[in-house]
Amino acid sequence: MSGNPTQKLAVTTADKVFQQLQFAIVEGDIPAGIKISEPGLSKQYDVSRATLREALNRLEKCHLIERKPNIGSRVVECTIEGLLEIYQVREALEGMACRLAAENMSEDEIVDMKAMLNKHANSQDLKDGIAYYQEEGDLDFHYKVILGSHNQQLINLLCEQLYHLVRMYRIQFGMNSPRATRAFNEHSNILQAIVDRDGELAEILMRRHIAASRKNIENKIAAMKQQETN
Amino acid sequence: MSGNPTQKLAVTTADKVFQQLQFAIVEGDIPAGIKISEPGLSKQYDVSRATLREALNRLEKCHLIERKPNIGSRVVECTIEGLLEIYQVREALEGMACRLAAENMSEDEIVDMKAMLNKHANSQDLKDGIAYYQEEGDLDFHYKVILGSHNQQLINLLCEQLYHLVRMYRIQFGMNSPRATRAFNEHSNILQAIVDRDGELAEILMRRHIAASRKNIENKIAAMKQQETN
DNA sequence: AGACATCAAATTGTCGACACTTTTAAAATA
DNA sequence: TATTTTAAAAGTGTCGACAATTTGATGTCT
Repeated sequence: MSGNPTQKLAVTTADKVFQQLQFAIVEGDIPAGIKISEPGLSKQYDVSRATLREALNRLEKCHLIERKPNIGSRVVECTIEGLLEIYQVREALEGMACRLAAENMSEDEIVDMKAMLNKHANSQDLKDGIAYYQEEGDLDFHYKVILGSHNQQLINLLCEQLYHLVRMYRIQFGMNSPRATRAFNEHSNILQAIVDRDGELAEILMRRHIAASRKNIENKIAAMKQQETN
Repeated sequence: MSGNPTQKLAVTTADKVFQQLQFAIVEGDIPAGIKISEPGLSKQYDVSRATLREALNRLEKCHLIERKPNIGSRVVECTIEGLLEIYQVREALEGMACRLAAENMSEDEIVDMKAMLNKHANSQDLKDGIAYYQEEGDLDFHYKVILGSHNQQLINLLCEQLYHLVRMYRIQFGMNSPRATRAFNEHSNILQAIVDRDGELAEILMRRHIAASRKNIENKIAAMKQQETN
């Protein structure tokens, strides 16, 4: 279960508090939509308010909290509209990333991706239904494609800003990647386009892959709503 | 010369310092690549270091400075690679924004865009060579398309984060939009696709429009390099 | 009862000071 | 002279306290 490949190791205390808060928000230990109390949290984590505010600034950078001047901070809400917006952005950015990966990836990076997909294929044969691993495997694949774009702006936007939100939505909406084998096949086709250095096709396939994932989640949510009314 | 439509009015002093620093960096008054001295700037703007650091955090959010722990902040460098990266991100995001604008824009917003293009056409007849106005006009057009997407994530990423960098590159590389009439025609075609509610075409046209702009800049830079060697 | 004004409590914004790290410049050694 | 050591200077990270603003409660008036 390898994590975010661009995550810097925390050298300052504000870093550590940021990482702990980030985890707590993504996992829902700090509930979505709740008001954040600076005095409260600074006592809870035993740091000064200045340090806590530094951590809050980083949370704001990856859109996990929202700040209003003289009012304070709130954890973002997880709405269906918000989910749709994120997936539209992902479709655009990761599509471009995938096109650039096909153009720019080194041979070593491609070998690495092939090895990863093989590992996924095997562990998938072993235990088909373990969603947790598949979840991490899906993220690993997307991370490698993004890094393969060799575009620092894209890498920063996706890995350091957007993906915490993506994980938050997946966890809080209980989306345990219910389309494992299908996603695996789509990953394989995308990698093939990269191997062929076909940027145009790689972008199209990645966009469809993300759009399919979005529709899958939307259907699941629709089903949940249906069940609520019964 | 209307500015960034999502710029919040500065209520706190950190806001004001942030806006002044932002302007100074974009215009090059604070040179690209330079080290930022917190004690120096806090004295210069007559605020405490805490307030200045709050402003620095916002500059970092829109990628105008880069911070390293225990080292300090630097204004970003303007490199040709960086310019290419930004335009690749723009092509992806604004392409998607334009698709969504075609799908989601209200009739009022479309009327507004038509009026703006008419104004541009007239003032363009009046004085064809004034690059400054054309520059603002170009930004206005792109802003309206982005806002028309009705996607808050896209709006935030483009208007609040990326566009300061775009302006910085344009100004510091001396790109005074040398393809005024051509850009105007491309804007017209994009608007027509939006009017027709043809999201797919709108996205393609916007991507080509941005790609053309990028190539134009790359050619100009290549010409500059050519001249240097002579 | 409900709307409005007033005041106290809590919260955020800002400040100056101290601790720790990095940079520099000088001194010492080979 | 060149390299390493050492110490001082400067810079960043963190802290606690105060000022300004918002929030909540209380009391008053219609």
